[in-house]
Formats: sequence, structure tokens, C-alpha cells
Amino acid sequence: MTKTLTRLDRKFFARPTVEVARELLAKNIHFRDKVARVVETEAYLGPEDLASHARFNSRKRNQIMFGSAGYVYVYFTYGMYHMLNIVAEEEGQAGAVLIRAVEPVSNVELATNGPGRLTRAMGITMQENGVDLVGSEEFWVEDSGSVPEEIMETSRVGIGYAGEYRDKLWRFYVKGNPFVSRV
DNA sequence: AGGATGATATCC
DNA sequence: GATATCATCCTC
Repeated sequence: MTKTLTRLDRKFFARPTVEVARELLAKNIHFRDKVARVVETEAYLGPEDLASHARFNSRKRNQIMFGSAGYVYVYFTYGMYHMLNIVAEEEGQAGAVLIRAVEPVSNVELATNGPGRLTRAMGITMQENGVDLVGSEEFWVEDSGSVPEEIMETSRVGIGYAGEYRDKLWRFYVKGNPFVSRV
């Protein structure tokens, strides 16, 4: 009997972004030889969400957010950090989930308690922008069957400019997990 | 509290 | 073309 990895399929990602963000907790991200368990996420919606990159409508950088679910959206910010996002929603509807923190499972040595840190620890760069997590040989998400202990919902980090969307409870993390980026 | 360090949005 | 801003992290 071969080992059975339950890779998340297109249907998992092609749902409302907030739902996908919550359910990505406790899933395992595989990138090449590295494996890490998601412990913190944030949902970024379409043009109406004043905190989302999609608020500028479809541009060169963010067009992936308007495309098919299950694709990787990586962007570079503050001159040093890569941010890992996974596209959600049906085709043509913008939305993506920012992975803010993961817990090392295999071959991950550096700190992973923050969006800039986890990409550095796993070696994720702009090279991965546009990769299809449903079809790639070296980048995918696995449903290990484990369930998050207790899920916390708070407002998102670093988006104080977003008006009424500042207070949306679209940040999710595993309560008490030591790898969450902050309380 | 402030600096790093580059891409992008939004002005002139 | 210039400048302000950034879904951050590190050092002081």
C-alpha cells in the first residue's frame, strides 16, 4: 500500500475566501522537501475590501487574485519580504488567503512565525508566483486529517488604513499555538 | 521608535 | 519622473 496524500483540490479553494482562510488552518503546505502546518491566515477579498490588493482592480501584480482558485500569489514588499497567498473564490471573483504563520513539520529550520519569516524559512520567492497548487509537482497543500484545536478570529494585521474593513474579523489562528505571529 | 530597501500607486 | 506608501522584520 502506497502512502496516501490527500491533496486539496480545486473545489476546496474555489469557495468564499473567508471560508477557505479558516479551513486552511492545520493543513500541511509542501514545498519541495519542506513541510509545514498552517497555524495563521488572513482573508483578503475583492475590490470592495479596502485592505486587499484587489482594491485597485486587476493590475499586473494582482491579476492572479482574479483568476482560478488554488494558484499561488507571491508578492515582494518592504524591499525584503515575500508574502505567500493562495487564490480563492470562483474564477473571475477576486480573493486570496495570506499565510501568516506555519509550524515546521519537516526540513524547516528557520523561524516561521510571521509572513515574511515563513517564506524565508521555506525558500518561497517570486519564482513561485503563479504556481498551481492543484497541479504542481513540488508545491501543494495536503489535508493531513488533523483538526485545529481551537480557532481564534481577530482583525487583520497592518491594514489600519482600510476604513470600515479594518475591523473585519478575517484573521484566523490556532489558539495557543507558539508559532502564531503575535497575540 | 526608527531603519532597511525595492516595487507600486498616485500624484504632478 | 518624483514621491509616499507598504498584508514586515530587526535593532536600538
